This record gives sequence, C-alpha cells and structure tokens, in this order.
Amino acid sequence: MAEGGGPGGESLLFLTDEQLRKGIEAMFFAYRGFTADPDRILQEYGYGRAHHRAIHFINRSPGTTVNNLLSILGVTKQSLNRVLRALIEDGLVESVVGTRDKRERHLYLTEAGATLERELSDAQRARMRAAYRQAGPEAVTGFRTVLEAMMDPELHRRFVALKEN
Amino acid sequence: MAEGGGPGGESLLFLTDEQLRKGIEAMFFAYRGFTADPDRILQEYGYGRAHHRAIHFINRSPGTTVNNLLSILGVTKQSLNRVLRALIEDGLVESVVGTRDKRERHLYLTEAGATLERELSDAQRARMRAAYRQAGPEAVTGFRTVLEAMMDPELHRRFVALKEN
DNA sequence: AGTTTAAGTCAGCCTTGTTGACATTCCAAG
DNA sequence: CTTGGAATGTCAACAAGGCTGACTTAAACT
Repeated sequence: MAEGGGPGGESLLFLTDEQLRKGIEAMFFAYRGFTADPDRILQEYGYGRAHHRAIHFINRSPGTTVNNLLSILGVTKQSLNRVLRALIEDGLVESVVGTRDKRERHLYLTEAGATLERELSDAQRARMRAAYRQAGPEAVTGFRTVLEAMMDPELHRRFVALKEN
Repeated sequence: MAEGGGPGGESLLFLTDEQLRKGIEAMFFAYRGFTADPDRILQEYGYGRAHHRAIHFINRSPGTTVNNLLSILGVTKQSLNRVLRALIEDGLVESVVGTRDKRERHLYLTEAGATLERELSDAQRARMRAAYRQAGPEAVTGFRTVLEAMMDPELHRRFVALKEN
C-alpha cells in the first residue's frame, strides 16, 4: 500500500500513507471549522444544516424545481420536503406553480429568506476569505484542484455545471 | 463585501465573493466524496460515521483515554459512549482500566477492529491518493495549507499536535 | 385512455447529536 | 482518614435529519 519515494523515480512523497492520513484528518477538522459559523447562526433560528443547504442552493439558482434541488442535495424528497415545508411556513421560501409545466414548483427566497441567506453566507465567506488570504492565491488554486478531484464524477459534473450558471 | 481586483493593488481576484462561493460549494461536494466510500463499507457492518471516527482515532493513538477522544471528536460523552459500547460489545475495541490512574479507560483496537480500520482507511486513502495524484504535489501543498487555515484555532492546535505523534 | 412524472404526505425507523440526573470509582488535598 | 472533585459510565428523554414504503393528486406525455 505504501508508496513512498522509492528507488523508482520522481518524488512521490506526497502520496505516502502518512501524507494521505494527514490529508484525511485535515479534511475532518477543516470541515468542522467550515460549518461552525453557520451552525451557530442557524441554531438561533431553530434551523439546521439541512435548511442552510436548501437556502443556499435556492439562492444560487432562483426558480429551481424541487427535483432539481433533490438531485443536487442528494437526499430523499421526504427529507427535503420536511425542510422546505418549514421554510415555506416560516415565510423564507416561496413555492410557485410552474407556468409551462404546472406539476413543477419553482422555489424562490423571500425577502426574509434572502436576509438569512446573506447572514449565513457572510459568516461562511468571512471564514473562507480569512483562510484564502492567509494561504495565498497559489494555495487556493491547489485547494480547489484537489477538492474537485475528490468529488464523485457525477457530483463533479454537477459542480462544473453550477459554475457556469 | 466584494473584494475584487480593485484599483488598490495586487490581484486579489481569488478573494471575490464569487470565488469564495465556489470554494464553499467545492467543500460541500468534495466532503460527500470524501465520506462516500467508508459510508458504503460501514453500512455493511451496521455502523455509521461516528463509529468510523472513533475507530480512526483509536487506531491512530492506541491507548488513548475516553476524555482524550471526546475532545478530539467534539461530541458529548453520552454520544461517544453509545458508539464505544457497540464497538466493545462487538469485539472491535478493547477498554483497559488504567494502571497509573484506574479511573481512566485506555482504548485499543482488537484484531477485528484493526481489520475493519484497514478496510475503511484503505478505501478512503484510495480516493485521496487518486485525487492527490491527479492534482499533483503543488496542489496538495496548497490544499493542506488552506484546510489548516480554515480550522478553528483550537482544532488547528490539536491537529498540529496530532501530526507530531 | 392509460402511463409516467412531479410533488406532497403519512407513518415509522435509525443514527447521532443534545440535556439532565445520578452512581461509581478513586486520586489527592486537607 | 475523610472528603472533594475528577473521570467514567449509565439511564432517560428528546430532536434533527437521514432513510424506506405506501399512497394521493395533478399534469403531461404517448
């Protein structure tokens, strides 16, 4: 399994089990930091990460359909429905019957929803910005490159599609 | 909020809200990939991510105490206890009363536990290795730099301490 | 007309987190 | 030696947020 800088060739030290384990643990700890700030804010409103994710992607693709959201989030419709129902009842999300296809519901953030979205993403971006600034542009490029290579191919396809939106 | 390459100075394009948002979404999608393989294996054994985390850190620091593990994992003792109890009952983890301080329990993986640990970390490392190889050594350095900058200071301290173990 | 699709709903289950209360054990300080 | 506090464990109850399965409604497609 180990893959250290053997006699063979170019330094592949970055692929040793030890290096890989450090990367794995870094992902674990960093993800905790990544979600910490929004989690604190959400708690004040009685929401969880699931609500955050829904709000994020509705803000990002206003008018998206429920099915669309389902495939991006990778959860069941029952799970998403519970979250959406709360957000709609609380007046943060609006559900609009489709005009072309009346079976579809198009989702939009209300003013209140957009306000919460801004609060959440401001906090998360602040953390990200600090990390990016501290690490520098080259590190950021590498960061993004590795993250993209780590995604499931299907999710990466989706991610790339999102970018060009 | 936006911070684009203003008139001021060196290109800070990598700090625009748009770039930050892409980074946030990349973290979200990449973390899914990161946990996907172990999750599949765990399901076969009727375990969840919480069990994986416990097994990982016990393997990494054999003989660690429960309190130690608690502060690394960041959960309550009740939560961890439920997980540990299952692992001990199933014969994957051994709990040894401390010799110096008999209140403490030192945790070790059994043979069976080490086997599962290997299966899990082989899968996770394979994903990591593929991503690292695809991205290249420089990207990996940047990846690690940004992740470390993203951690809470307290967690980063812990992470650094773990490395030199 | 019949089938498929989008969405929603109800019921129930599991994992994994949380609090709070309480028992046990045992080190260490008075 | 006694007592206070620390480390551990356990019980009970609860919540979020996943899941499956079954079923309805409405609209669209064929």
